[in-house]
Amino acid sequence: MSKNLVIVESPAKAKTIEGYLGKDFVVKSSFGHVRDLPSKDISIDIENDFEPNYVIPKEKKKLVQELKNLSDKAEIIWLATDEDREGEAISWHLMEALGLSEDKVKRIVFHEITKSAILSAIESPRKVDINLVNAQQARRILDRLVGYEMSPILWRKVKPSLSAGRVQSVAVRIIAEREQEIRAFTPQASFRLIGNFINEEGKQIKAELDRKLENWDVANELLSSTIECDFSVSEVESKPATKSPVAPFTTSTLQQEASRKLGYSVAQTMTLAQKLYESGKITYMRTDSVNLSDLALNEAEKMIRSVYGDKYSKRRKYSTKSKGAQEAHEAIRPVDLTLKSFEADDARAKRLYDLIWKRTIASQMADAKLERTTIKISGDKIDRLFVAKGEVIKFDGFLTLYTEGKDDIEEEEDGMLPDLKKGDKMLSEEIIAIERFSYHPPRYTEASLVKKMEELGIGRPSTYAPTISTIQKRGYVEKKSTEGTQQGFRYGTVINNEITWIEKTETTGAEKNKLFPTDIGIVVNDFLVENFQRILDYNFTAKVEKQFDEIAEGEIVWHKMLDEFYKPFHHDVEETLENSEKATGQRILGEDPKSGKPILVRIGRFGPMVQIGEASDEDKPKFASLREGQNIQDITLEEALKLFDLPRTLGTYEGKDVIAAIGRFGPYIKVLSTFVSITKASELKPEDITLEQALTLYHQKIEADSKKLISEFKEDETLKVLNGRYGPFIKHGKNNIRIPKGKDAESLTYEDCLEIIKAAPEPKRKRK
DNA sequence: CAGTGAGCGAGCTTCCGCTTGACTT
Repeated sequence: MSKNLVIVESPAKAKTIEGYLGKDFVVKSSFGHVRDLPSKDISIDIENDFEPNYVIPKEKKKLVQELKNLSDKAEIIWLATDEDREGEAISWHLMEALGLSEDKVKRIVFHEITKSAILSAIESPRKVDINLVNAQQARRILDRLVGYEMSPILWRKVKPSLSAGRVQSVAVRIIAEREQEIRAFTPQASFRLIGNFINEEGKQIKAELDRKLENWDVANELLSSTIECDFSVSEVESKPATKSPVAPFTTSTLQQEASRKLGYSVAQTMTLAQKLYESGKITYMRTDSVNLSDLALNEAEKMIRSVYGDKYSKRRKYSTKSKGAQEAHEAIRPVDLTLKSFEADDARAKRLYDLIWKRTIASQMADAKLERTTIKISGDKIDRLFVAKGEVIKFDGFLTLYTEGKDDIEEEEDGMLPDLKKGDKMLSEEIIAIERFSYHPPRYTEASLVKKMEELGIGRPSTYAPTISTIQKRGYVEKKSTEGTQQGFRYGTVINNEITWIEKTETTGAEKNKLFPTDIGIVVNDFLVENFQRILDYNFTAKVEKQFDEIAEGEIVWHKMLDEFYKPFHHDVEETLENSEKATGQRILGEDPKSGKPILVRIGRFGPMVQIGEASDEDKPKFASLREGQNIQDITLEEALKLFDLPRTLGTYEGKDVIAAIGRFGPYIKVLSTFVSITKASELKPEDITLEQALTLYHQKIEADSKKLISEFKEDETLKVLNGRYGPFIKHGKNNIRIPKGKDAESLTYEDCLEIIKAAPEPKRKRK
């Protein structure tokens, strides 16, 4: 048995480190935290200094037992969890869960997985820092209190199963408030003037008027003034400039750049990065550090000098700009910087690697040297200048490999300008005036939301992706694309001293994969902002983080900090439960022309809906759910009334009503007890489908279903062998069972089926 | 799988941060 047991957080890390240490060391992984508060209730004794009740989760029991067996036999246990608040807590929980005595334990830390870093860590062990552990406990307990006291309020005041928390609720607020800004935005028109000029030698240049013109009258007047106007170059100015590379990737910047350049979702990027990490291609992918190890710096320098030449190399150290950074790891970089590419079946992972490789190498390259030129052209009949800006790369430096993507719609690229001299006479070939409209602030993408969250210090590298998935799963936010709208604009030209104006149209405002708040998101956000201002404050996390730091420094006691937070918070909880109205986002649209009763839209138990009449009326009110794409804020009375046209009875078939409606899975018809989807391909709509058309669909389905059945058995009517989307399978009551490879579906007997069912794993009930 | 929305009351839902698989569709 080995004398030394080393415990790290990640199994991939354990494998690497075992290679660096001798045979006297066994390296194991804790797979993250080993104890936590149970999820069933709050599990904090608030009266008793917020004493937490930690448990070992079921799925961790086996692992903890294994670690305990190993640690009992080892002489020294090296706790090598990450050097941050969570890592320190994991070490402490390990001591508690494994029953380790302090004299057997040595706490070591390293920020990079290199042999020298690990050996030097072994040389300087320390004790577990209980202050830092307490800071983590305060963080954990505060999050539990906030989440588990606020969420139940939403169940009662808005809708069951909703959730609220320090991080997710602020993320939703960001999206909801951006939408408010967009709704409040009114586009402003202005006119841009662009001239195409040519000099006597035939050199052409495109230049824009130095400011936008506020309306058509002004634009038309200036355009008219360019008729028979003499133009000449009034100024030529050239200035040298430099561009520097950006820092290597952190989790957040990797997610942003993979979204901009490769179109990956935040979750996709993380899955691919995890694969690259596990196969040893990149360093750890959940990091907030931009630091590179000395080893990596040396390797980069050597590689750049030999492949690109000495003048392309520039050794750089970057420092983090984000406030909450804990920097327990390196930046995300290739493990082997000389590995430019590799064989792999996953093209998407390869593209992500390529991005990481280029970003890392570029970060160690020289500045690009540019020359920026501005040429100004004046005219004798106008008092404004036309300006052209150009940029010439004198030395490409890091740009040879990498340019960072941009979130905003980019202005036209500045290219090279012709060699013009001051005083050159310029002939105007064409002057154009284009009407432009200012554009509302852009909606967030998943990645730009992560960027914003990082700026506010909410969330951590390991939680950005899960948080974004949570707020979508709860139905607060949805990812959508919009087609944009037709926008008319005025377009004027002066050619051959003649002015013409025409009307043109273009499509503007198309958006891809943007985050939109839902009705529920908006109602929940309004409710929380009103009742829990302090938690929803954009700076709340930053403020408590400061206090966590003070706990870590030993300046304040953790449960006193919690007490000060909890008292007023809990008061708000009680107050809200007692006094606040149910939040429904209710809006009255008008009157039902048939009954004269009020029509209103609101959030119901099952989501947004329209209601005709009040609950207190003699007849029950009528209800209808909103359809996809409709929302409480801007549905019209007409649209709301249309929702009551369905379900429709088309007629009868074999004595039963045939019904057309729209359900959870789209439009359908119901004949006898069979549901048949109305597909888009059929070009039929539930609003006007006829009985005849419906019956045709029904018979087509019966026909198709008959081909589905491979065999059935008289012994058990609930058991059938069927052809499904994924090939043949056995249907037994509600359970679907796969047919093992090598068995022929058609020749299965009843006994064969029973055997397969017996051997099949228990079906897991998925929760919604 | 294609409904629901009152009220009664049971029993359920929920947080943030560390880590990977084991699942099915």
